[in-house]
Amino acid sequence: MARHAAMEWSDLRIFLAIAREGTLGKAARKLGQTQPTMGRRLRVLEDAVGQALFQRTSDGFVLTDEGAAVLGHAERIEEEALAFQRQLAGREQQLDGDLRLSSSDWFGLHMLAPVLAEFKRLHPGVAVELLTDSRLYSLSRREADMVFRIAPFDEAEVISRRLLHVSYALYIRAGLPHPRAGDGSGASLVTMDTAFDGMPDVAWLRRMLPQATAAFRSNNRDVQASLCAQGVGLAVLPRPLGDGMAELERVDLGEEPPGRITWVGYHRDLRRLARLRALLDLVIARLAN
Amino acid sequence: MARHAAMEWSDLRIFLAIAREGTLGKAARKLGQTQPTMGRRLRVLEDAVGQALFQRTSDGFVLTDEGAAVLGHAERIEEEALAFQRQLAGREQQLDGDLRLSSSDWFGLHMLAPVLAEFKRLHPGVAVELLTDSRLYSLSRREADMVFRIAPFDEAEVISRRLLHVSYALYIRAGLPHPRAGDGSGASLVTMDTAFDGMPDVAWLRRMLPQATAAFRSNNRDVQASLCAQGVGLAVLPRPLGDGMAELERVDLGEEPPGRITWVGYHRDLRRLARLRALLDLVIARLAN
DNA sequence: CCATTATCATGCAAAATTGCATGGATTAAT
DNA sequence: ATTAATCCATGCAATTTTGCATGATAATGG
Repeated sequence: MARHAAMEWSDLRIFLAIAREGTLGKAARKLGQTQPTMGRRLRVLEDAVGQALFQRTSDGFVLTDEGAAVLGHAERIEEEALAFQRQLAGREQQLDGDLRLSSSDWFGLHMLAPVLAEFKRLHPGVAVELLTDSRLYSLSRREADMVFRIAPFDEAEVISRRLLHVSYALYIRAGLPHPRAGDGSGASLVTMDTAFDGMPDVAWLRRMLPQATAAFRSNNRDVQASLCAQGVGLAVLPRPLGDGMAELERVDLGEEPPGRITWVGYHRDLRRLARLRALLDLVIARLAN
Repeated sequence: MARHAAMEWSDLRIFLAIAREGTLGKAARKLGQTQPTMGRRLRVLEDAVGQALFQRTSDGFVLTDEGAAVLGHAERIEEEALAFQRQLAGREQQLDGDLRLSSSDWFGLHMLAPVLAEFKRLHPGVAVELLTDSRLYSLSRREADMVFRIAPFDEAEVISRRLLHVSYALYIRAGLPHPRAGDGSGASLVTMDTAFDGMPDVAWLRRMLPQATAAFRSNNRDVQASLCAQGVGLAVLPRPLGDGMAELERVDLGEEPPGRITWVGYHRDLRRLARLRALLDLVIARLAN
């Protein structure tokens, strides 16, 4: 029945990695193996199925028609394998192991960090890892176990929970003159980078201080706060961040900037994972409002 | 991110085999490996997922709750892996390789064998294997590439084709006295075994010769024919089988026994497999009516 | 145009995996 | 009760797989 040698399912993982990365070296790094191994395993796989899966072109490995035709199967296998692992991880009842979180930078630093410190005292066996990266980590691939962000999650397999409402305020370096609402001429602004121009607080600022000029942009709220504290300009910041900085002073323009709701999400399969549950409960007790 | 060591997808195949077979030894035989390897790979898998998948009971390995919970994932992975291989096999254009067929015993011997002999002369590179087993081989699992049987296939993924109508007749050892229709007292019968009592030719026989007694039963038409030829009793046989035996004589009761339609089926994914196509064309040319 | 930096293939030694043989433990049968 | 048959675990040797180092080739950039 087996035509040649039996196909190794593990080699499908290598097939997928090469298909995605395009070269043996990158695929090897992705899987924590070496380039010669990738090349050899791929050859074994191609022998087993009796067909070339990739074309060796001058710029890397590109799928042949045959390879492209079966890519979908390999992808579905990967999904099932990930689900297999997630579902088992979700049943772990011990309070130790790893826990990987993802949030925005300021939220991680000013909101999460104190809670995580307390959590570490309560459950020293859990190794918590917090990633304040702007890229989105996948809950499905288990790149993160718990994600904090300012929009609810729409994937069906993710459990999404409203955590808290965060108020924002306009700040300036203490002692500097405050601008007038509706004007803002002469004032300079520290704002999110252009990719975030559609955000409500940016619109509010433009409306309240139409004459102000953009002095500095950053995707990092802490960087914005720091520049604001050094007198570079006005900044709309989350109050948990701004109120805690002695060098900053709140500016009242008669109308509050819009607030935001922060959501927390985790994969359905992990809902009974004891250490995730424990952290979630603590986060809710300390932060929810 | 990886909790312990990364899970090997190939170990899922071992997990499946143990779940199905119940013991390491049987699972090993199924996969062409050894019992110690099965035990060791399973341990590695359980370490990787951090959970016991089987309970070691006195009568074999039985799934724990955790193992049962993820069995479905492993099964779907297997399906995708089989589809992966089938789809690639279906693209093979060379006229060599293996081809595995399945049919009933008499059909294989009297109808298929001559065609297969011719096919072998035309395409000596193809290794044909014919299984005349009563058990049903799975086209999905590729236990067989082409199946001949007397009912159409209902799975959506199987291409089913009406091959030919086979006439049946009542036979007796040449020279022995023929029974009379509607009676049959004193006559003895050679029929299919009891599992086949619902078949049309058995009903026909009971109606035409109600007084005859069942002398011998077998699930094998060739065995029936042989006993009939030795004078044990009357038998309803496919005419391609009965007419070719000199020791047999057709008995005319004024009404023909019901015939049957033979169907040929193969998996959609293999429809472009050159060697399958070639054999199918020859079979149709020689047998279809 | 040469230097640099990628890429993949291959020889070789180290490491990991496998199979074989065996032992112990349990169940079934005589 | 004793034999026979399974089944799993483990030590050990043989095989296989892997990683490292190197070389060959091609694209890239100064």
